Amino acid sequence: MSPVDSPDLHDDLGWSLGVLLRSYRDRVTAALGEFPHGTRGYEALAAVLRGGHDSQLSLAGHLGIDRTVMTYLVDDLEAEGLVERKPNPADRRQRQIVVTDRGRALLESACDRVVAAQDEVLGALAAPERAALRSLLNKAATATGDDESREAAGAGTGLSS
Amino acid sequence: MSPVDSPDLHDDLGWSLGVLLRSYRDRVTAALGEFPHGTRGYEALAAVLRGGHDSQLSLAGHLGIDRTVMTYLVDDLEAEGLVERKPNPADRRQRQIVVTDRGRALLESACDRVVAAQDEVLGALAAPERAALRSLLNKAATATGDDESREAAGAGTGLSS
DNA sequence: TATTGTTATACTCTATAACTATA
DNA sequence: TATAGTTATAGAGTATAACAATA
Repeated sequence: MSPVDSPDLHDDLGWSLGVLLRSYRDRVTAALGEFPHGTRGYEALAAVLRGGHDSQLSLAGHLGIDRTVMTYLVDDLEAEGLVERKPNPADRRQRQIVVTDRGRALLESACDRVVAAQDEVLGALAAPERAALRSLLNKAATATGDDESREAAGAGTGLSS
Repeated sequence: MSPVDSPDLHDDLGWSLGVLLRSYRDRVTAALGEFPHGTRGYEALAAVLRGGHDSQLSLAGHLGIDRTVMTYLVDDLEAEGLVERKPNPADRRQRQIVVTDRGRALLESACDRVVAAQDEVLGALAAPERAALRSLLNKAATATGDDESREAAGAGTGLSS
Protein backbone atom coordinates (compact mmCIF):
# COMPACT_ATOMS: atom_id res chain seq x y z
CA MET A 1 0.00 0.00 0.00
CA SER A 2 1.47 3.35 -0.99
CA PRO A 3 1.54 6.08 1.64
CA VAL A 4 -0.93 8.13 -0.32
CA ASP A 5 -3.53 5.38 -0.05
CA SER A 6 -2.92 4.90 3.64
CA PRO A 7 -5.87 5.76 5.86
CA ASP A 8 -3.88 8.05 8.12
CA LEU A 9 -3.04 10.29 5.20
CA HIS A 10 -6.57 10.73 4.00
CA ASP A 11 -8.18 10.73 7.44
CA ASP A 12 -5.49 12.31 9.55
CA LEU A 13 -6.40 12.08 13.22
CA GLY A 14 -3.65 14.41 14.37
CA TRP A 15 -4.55 17.03 11.81
CA SER A 16 -8.24 16.95 12.69
CA LEU A 17 -7.57 17.19 16.40
CA GLY A 18 -5.10 20.01 15.89
CA VAL A 19 -7.41 22.04 13.68
CA LEU A 20 -10.33 21.65 16.05
CA LEU A 21 -8.32 22.41 19.17
CA ARG A 22 -6.91 25.53 17.52
CA SER A 23 -10.39 26.62 16.49
CA TYR A 24 -11.63 25.90 20.00
CA ARG A 25 -8.89 27.95 21.61
CA ASP A 26 -9.31 30.90 19.24
CA ARG A 27 -13.07 31.12 19.60
CA VAL A 28 -13.36 30.33 23.30
CA THR A 29 -10.49 32.67 24.18
CA ALA A 30 -12.34 35.45 22.39
CA ALA A 31 -15.56 34.53 24.17
CA LEU A 32 -13.83 34.54 27.56
CA GLY A 33 -12.36 38.02 27.20
CA GLU A 34 -10.19 38.90 30.18
CA PHE A 35 -10.32 35.48 31.81
CA PRO A 36 -6.90 34.81 33.41
CA HIS A 37 -4.90 32.24 31.43
CA GLY A 38 -7.71 31.96 28.89
CA THR A 39 -9.13 28.52 28.18
CA ARG A 40 -6.72 26.89 30.63
CA GLY A 41 -7.88 29.12 33.46
CA TYR A 42 -11.49 28.46 32.54
CA GLU A 43 -10.99 24.71 32.42
CA ALA A 44 -9.15 24.79 35.73
CA LEU A 45 -11.92 26.75 37.41
CA ALA A 46 -14.57 24.46 35.93
CA ALA A 47 -12.70 21.36 37.08
CA VAL A 48 -12.36 22.71 40.61
CA LEU A 49 -16.07 23.47 40.76
CA ARG A 50 -16.86 20.01 39.46
CA GLY A 51 -14.88 18.63 42.38
CA GLY A 52 -12.85 15.48 42.83
CA HIS A 53 -9.44 17.15 42.94
CA ASP A 54 -8.06 17.50 46.46
CA SER A 55 -4.63 18.85 45.50
CA GLN A 56 -2.95 21.03 42.92
CA LEU A 57 -1.15 17.96 41.62
CA SER A 58 -4.40 16.13 41.00
CA LEU A 59 -5.77 19.12 39.15
CA ALA A 60 -2.57 19.46 37.13
CA GLY A 61 -2.86 15.81 36.12
CA HIS A 62 -6.41 16.36 34.95
CA LEU A 63 -5.45 19.39 32.88
CA GLY A 64 -2.32 17.75 31.53
CA ILE A 65 0.09 20.38 32.80
CA ASP A 66 3.11 20.27 35.06
CA ARG A 67 2.80 21.01 38.78
CA THR A 68 5.17 23.98 38.35
CA VAL A 69 2.80 25.49 35.79
CA MET A 70 -0.09 24.83 38.12
CA THR A 71 1.56 27.00 40.78
CA TYR A 72 1.64 30.03 38.48
CA LEU A 73 -1.89 29.35 37.29
CA VAL A 74 -3.30 29.17 40.81
CA ASP A 75 -1.24 32.22 41.76
CA ASP A 76 -3.00 34.28 39.10
CA LEU A 77 -6.47 32.87 39.73
CA GLU A 78 -5.99 33.65 43.42
CA ALA A 79 -4.68 37.14 42.66
CA GLU A 80 -7.92 37.81 40.77
CA GLY A 81 -9.92 36.53 43.72
CA LEU A 82 -11.42 33.62 41.80
CA VAL A 83 -10.05 30.82 44.00
CA GLU A 84 -8.43 30.33 47.38
CA ARG A 85 -5.76 27.93 48.59
CA LYS A 86 -6.79 25.99 51.68
CA PRO A 87 -4.42 23.63 53.48
CA ASN A 88 -5.73 20.08 53.49
CA PRO A 89 -6.01 18.96 57.13
CA ALA A 90 -5.69 15.32 56.10
CA ASP A 91 -2.32 15.94 54.40
CA ARG A 92 -0.76 19.28 55.08
CA ARG A 93 1.54 19.02 52.09
CA GLN A 94 -1.48 19.47 49.84
CA ARG A 95 -3.44 22.63 49.07
CA GLN A 96 -7.10 22.37 48.29
CA ILE A 97 -8.32 24.86 45.70
CA VAL A 98 -11.76 26.26 46.37
CA VAL A 99 -13.74 28.57 44.14
CA THR A 100 -14.81 31.91 45.61
CA ASP A 101 -18.20 33.51 45.04
CA ARG A 102 -16.52 35.85 42.61
CA GLY A 103 -15.02 32.91 40.72
CA ARG A 104 -18.38 31.17 40.59
CA ALA A 105 -20.06 34.31 39.29
CA LEU A 106 -17.42 34.84 36.62
CA LEU A 107 -17.68 31.24 35.50
CA GLU A 108 -21.46 31.51 35.33
CA SER A 109 -21.34 34.66 33.26
CA ALA A 110 -18.83 33.09 30.89
CA CYS A 111 -20.66 29.80 30.59
CA ASP A 112 -23.23 30.71 27.96
CA ARG A 113 -20.69 32.44 25.76
CA VAL A 114 -18.38 29.43 25.96
CA VAL A 115 -21.15 27.03 25.01
CA ALA A 116 -22.01 29.22 22.04
CA ALA A 117 -18.36 29.37 20.98
CA GLN A 118 -18.08 25.60 21.25
CA ASP A 119 -21.10 25.19 18.99
CA GLU A 120 -19.38 27.42 16.44
CA VAL A 121 -16.37 25.11 16.49
CA LEU A 122 -18.62 22.23 15.51
CA GLY A 123 -20.65 24.43 13.18
CA ALA A 124 -20.38 22.01 10.27
CA LEU A 125 -22.15 19.26 12.15
CA ALA A 126 -25.87 18.79 12.74
CA ALA A 127 -27.05 18.66 16.34
CA PRO A 128 -27.14 14.84 16.59
CA GLU A 129 -23.68 14.65 15.06
CA ARG A 130 -22.36 17.15 17.57
CA ALA A 131 -23.74 15.13 20.43
CA ALA A 132 -22.27 11.94 19.02
CA LEU A 133 -18.87 13.54 18.52
CA ARG A 134 -18.77 15.02 22.01
CA SER A 135 -19.79 11.71 23.51
CA LEU A 136 -17.13 9.76 21.59
CA LEU A 137 -14.45 12.35 22.34
CA ASN A 138 -15.32 12.25 26.00
CA LYS A 139 -15.23 8.47 26.11
CA ALA A 140 -11.88 8.25 24.36
CA ALA A 141 -10.34 11.09 26.37
CA THR A 142 -11.58 9.83 29.72
CA ALA A 143 -9.97 6.45 29.12
CA THR A 144 -6.73 8.09 28.04
CA GLY A 145 -6.83 10.38 31.04
CA ASP A 146 -7.29 7.40 33.33
CA ASP A 147 -4.28 5.75 31.77
CA GLU A 148 -2.22 8.84 32.43
CA SER A 149 -3.44 9.03 36.01
CA ARG A 150 -2.39 5.46 36.58
CA GLU A 151 1.03 6.12 35.11
CA ALA A 152 1.30 9.25 37.22
CA ALA A 153 0.55 7.29 40.37
CA GLY A 154 3.22 4.79 39.44
CA ALA A 155 6.14 6.97 38.45
CA GLY A 156 6.64 10.71 38.81
CA THR A 157 3.98 12.99 37.50
CA GLY A 158 3.44 11.19 34.22
CA LEU A 159 2.92 14.57 32.66
CA SER A 160 4.84 16.86 30.42
CA SER A 161 6.82 15.61 27.43
CA MET B 1 -28.79 26.73 35.55
CA SER B 2 -25.75 26.54 37.80
CA PRO B 3 -22.35 26.22 36.17
CA VAL B 4 -21.91 22.72 37.54
CA ASP B 5 -25.00 21.56 35.66
CA SER B 6 -23.92 23.22 32.46
CA PRO B 7 -23.14 20.84 29.61
CA ASP B 8 -19.72 22.28 28.90
CA LEU B 9 -18.56 21.43 32.39
CA HIS B 10 -19.62 17.82 32.30
CA ASP B 11 -18.77 17.25 28.65
CA ASP B 12 -15.84 19.56 28.15
CA LEU B 13 -14.96 19.78 24.47
CA GLY B 14 -11.70 21.62 25.04
CA TRP B 15 -10.56 19.16 27.66
CA SER B 16 -11.34 16.14 25.49
CA LEU B 17 -9.58 17.60 22.47
CA GLY B 18 -6.57 18.57 24.55
CA VAL B 19 -6.23 15.17 26.20
CA LEU B 20 -6.54 13.32 22.91
CA LEU B 21 -4.15 15.60 21.04
CA ARG B 22 -1.59 15.22 23.83
CA SER B 23 -1.98 11.47 23.75
CA TYR B 24 -1.69 11.52 19.97
CA ARG B 25 1.50 13.56 20.06
CA ASP B 26 3.13 11.46 22.78
CA ARG B 27 2.39 8.13 21.14
CA VAL B 28 2.98 9.12 17.52
CA THR B 29 6.18 10.98 18.39
CA ALA B 30 7.46 7.81 20.04
CA ALA B 31 6.40 5.76 17.01
CA LEU B 32 8.15 8.16 14.62
CA GLY B 33 11.48 8.03 16.39
CA GLU B 34 14.00 10.35 14.75
CA PHE B 35 11.54 11.97 12.35
CA PRO B 36 12.50 15.66 12.01
CA HIS B 37 10.05 17.94 13.85
CA GLY B 38 8.06 14.91 15.05
CA THR B 39 4.35 14.81 14.27
CA ARG B 40 4.50 18.18 12.54
CA GLY B 41 7.19 17.01 10.15
CA TYR B 42 5.27 13.83 9.49
CA GLU B 43 2.04 15.69 8.81
CA ALA B 44 3.85 18.13 6.55
CA LEU B 45 5.42 15.35 4.52
CA ALA B 46 2.12 13.50 4.28
CA ALA B 47 0.32 16.66 3.16
CA VAL B 48 2.91 17.34 0.48
CA LEU B 49 2.61 13.79 -0.82
CA ARG B 50 -1.16 14.09 -0.83
CA GLY B 51 -0.74 17.13 -3.07
CA GLY B 52 -2.81 20.25 -3.54
CA HIS B 53 -0.33 22.66 -1.97
CA ASP B 54 1.67 24.63 -4.51
CA SER B 55 3.46 26.90 -2.06
CA GLN B 56 4.91 26.89 1.43
CA LEU B 57 2.21 29.34 2.46
CA SER B 58 -0.56 27.03 1.37
CA LEU B 59 1.03 24.19 3.27
CA ALA B 60 1.46 26.38 6.33
CA GLY B 61 -2.22 27.27 6.20
CA HIS B 62 -3.15 23.61 6.09
CA LEU B 63 -0.97 22.77 9.07
CA GLY B 64 -2.05 25.81 11.03
CA ILE B 65 1.42 27.27 11.44
CA ASP B 66 3.00 30.58 10.50
CA ARG B 67 4.96 30.96 7.27
CA THR B 68 8.09 31.81 9.30
CA VAL B 69 7.81 28.47 11.09
CA MET B 70 7.29 26.74 7.76
CA THR B 71 10.66 28.04 6.56
CA TYR B 72 12.51 26.35 9.42
CA LEU B 73 10.48 23.18 9.00
CA VAL B 74 11.24 22.90 5.27
CA ASP B 75 14.88 23.79 5.97
CA ASP B 76 15.23 20.75 8.23
CA LEU B 77 13.23 18.39 6.02
CA GLU B 78 15.43 19.46 3.12
CA ALA B 79 18.61 19.07 5.17
CA GLU B 80 17.60 15.46 5.82
CA GLY B 81 16.99 14.94 2.12
CA LEU B 82 13.28 14.25 2.56
CA VAL B 83 12.00 17.11 0.37
CA GLU B 84 13.28 19.60 -2.16
CA ARG B 85 12.35 23.21 -2.88
CA LYS B 86 11.51 23.81 -6.51
CA PRO B 87 10.77 27.31 -7.86
CA ASN B 88 7.27 27.53 -9.29
CA PRO B 89 7.56 28.63 -12.94
CA ALA B 90 4.05 30.08 -12.84
CA ASP B 91 4.92 32.40 -9.92
CA ARG B 92 8.58 32.62 -9.10
CA ARG B 93 7.88 34.01 -5.65
CA GLN B 94 6.56 30.60 -4.63
CA ARG B 95 8.49 27.43 -3.81
CA GLN B 96 6.94 24.09 -4.55
CA ILE B 97 7.84 21.39 -2.05
CA VAL B 98 8.36 17.95 -3.57
CA VAL B 99 9.03 14.73 -1.68
CA THR B 100 12.23 12.88 -2.53
CA ASP B 101 12.50 9.10 -2.86
CA ARG B 102 14.12 9.08 0.54
CA GLY B 103 11.24 11.05 2.02
CA ARG B 104 8.70 8.73 0.45
CA ALA B 105 10.52 5.69 1.79
CA LEU B 106 10.75 7.15 5.29
CA LEU B 107 7.07 8.02 5.27
CA GLU B 108 6.18 4.54 4.08
CA SER B 109 8.23 2.88 6.79
CA ALA B 110 6.67 5.11 9.43
CA CYS B 111 3.13 4.70 8.18
CA ASP B 112 2.24 1.40 9.82
CA ARG B 113 3.67 2.42 13.16
CA VAL B 114 1.75 5.69 13.07
CA VAL B 115 -1.51 3.93 12.29
CA ALA B 116 -0.92 1.55 15.19
CA ALA B 117 -0.15 4.47 17.52
CA GLN B 118 -3.30 6.25 16.42
CA ASP B 119 -5.34 3.16 17.22
CA GLU B 120 -3.82 3.17 20.70
CA VAL B 121 -5.02 6.74 21.17
CA LEU B 122 -8.57 5.61 20.50
CA GLY B 123 -8.03 2.38 22.42
CA ALA B 124 -11.16 2.82 24.50
CA LEU B 125 -13.42 2.78 21.46
CA ALA B 126 -14.66 -0.17 19.45
CA ALA B 127 -13.80 -0.26 15.75
CA PRO B 128 -17.12 1.20 14.53
CA GLU B 129 -16.87 3.95 17.13
CA ARG B 130 -13.36 4.79 16.00
CA ALA B 131 -14.51 5.06 12.41
CA ALA B 132 -17.44 7.26 13.42
CA LEU B 133 -15.23 9.52 15.52
CA ARG B 134 -12.62 9.92 12.80
CA SER B 135 -15.28 10.69 10.26
CA LEU B 136 -16.97 13.30 12.45
CA LEU B 137 -13.64 14.87 13.40
CA ASN B 138 -12.62 15.05 9.79
CA LYS B 139 -15.91 16.63 8.76
CA ALA B 140 -15.80 19.24 11.52
CA ALA B 141 -12.11 20.02 10.98
CA THR B 142 -12.36 20.25 7.22
CA ALA B 143 -15.14 22.81 7.49
CA THR B 144 -13.14 24.81 10.04
CA GLY B 145 -10.06 24.61 7.87
CA ASP B 146 -12.03 25.88 4.92
CA ASP B 147 -13.24 28.78 7.00
CA GLU B 148 -9.68 29.64 7.91
CA SER B 149 -8.59 29.39 4.30
CA ARG B 150 -11.31 31.81 3.28
CA GLU B 151 -10.33 34.24 6.00
CA ALA B 152 -6.70 33.82 5.00
CA ALA B 153 -7.51 34.65 1.40
CA GLY B 154 -9.27 37.79 2.56
CA ALA B 155 -6.82 39.25 5.04
CA GLY B 156 -3.25 38.29 5.83
CA THR B 157 -2.47 34.69 6.60
CA GLY B 158 -5.38 34.13 8.96
CA LEU B 159 -3.09 31.99 11.02
CA SER B 160 -1.42 32.20 14.36
CA SER B 161 -3.13 34.21 17.11
C1' DT C 1 13.05 8.27 51.81
C1' DA C 2 9.10 9.94 49.07
C1' DT C 3 5.68 13.54 47.94
C1' DT C 4 3.56 18.39 47.53
C1' DG C 5 4.29 22.80 46.45
C1' DT C 6 7.45 26.58 45.32
C1' DT C 7 11.16 29.00 43.05
C1' DA C 8 14.93 29.83 39.71
C1' DT C 9 17.17 28.77 35.44
C1' DA C 10 17.57 27.33 30.79
C1' DC C 11 15.44 25.91 26.80
C1' DT C 12 11.86 25.66 23.08
C1' DC C 13 8.40 27.54 20.62
C1' DT C 14 5.99 31.35 18.74
C1' DA C 15 4.83 36.15 17.42
C1' DT C 16 6.40 40.30 15.29
C1' DA C 17 8.83 43.05 12.28
C1' DA C 18 12.15 43.93 8.71
C1' DC C 19 14.21 42.65 4.41
C1' DT C 20 14.62 40.56 -0.59
C1' DA C 21 12.56 39.00 -4.72
C1' DT C 22 8.92 38.73 -7.45
C1' DA C 23 4.14 40.15 -9.06
C1' DT D 1 1.49 48.35 -3.85
C1' DA D 2 0.95 43.56 -2.45
C1' DT D 3 2.59 38.78 -1.81
C1' DA D 4 6.10 34.61 -0.94
C1' DG D 5 9.86 33.52 1.41
C1' DT D 6 13.65 34.47 4.58
C1' DT D 7 15.98 36.19 8.63
C1' DA D 8 16.57 38.34 13.26
C1' DT D 9 14.77 39.63 17.65
C1' DA D 10 11.84 39.53 21.55
C1' DG D 11 8.35 37.33 24.11
C1' DA D 12 5.53 33.48 25.86
C1' DG D 13 5.48 29.03 27.24
C1' DT D 14 7.76 24.83 28.98
C1' DA D 15 11.06 21.58 31.10
C1' DT D 16 14.47 20.77 34.53
C1' DA D 17 16.53 20.93 38.83
C1' DA D 18 16.88 22.48 43.44
C1' DC D 19 14.69 23.67 47.75
C1' DA D 20 11.36 23.67 52.05
C1' DA D 21 7.66 21.44 54.36
C1' DT D 22 5.32 17.33 55.35
C1' DA D 23 4.42 12.33 55.18
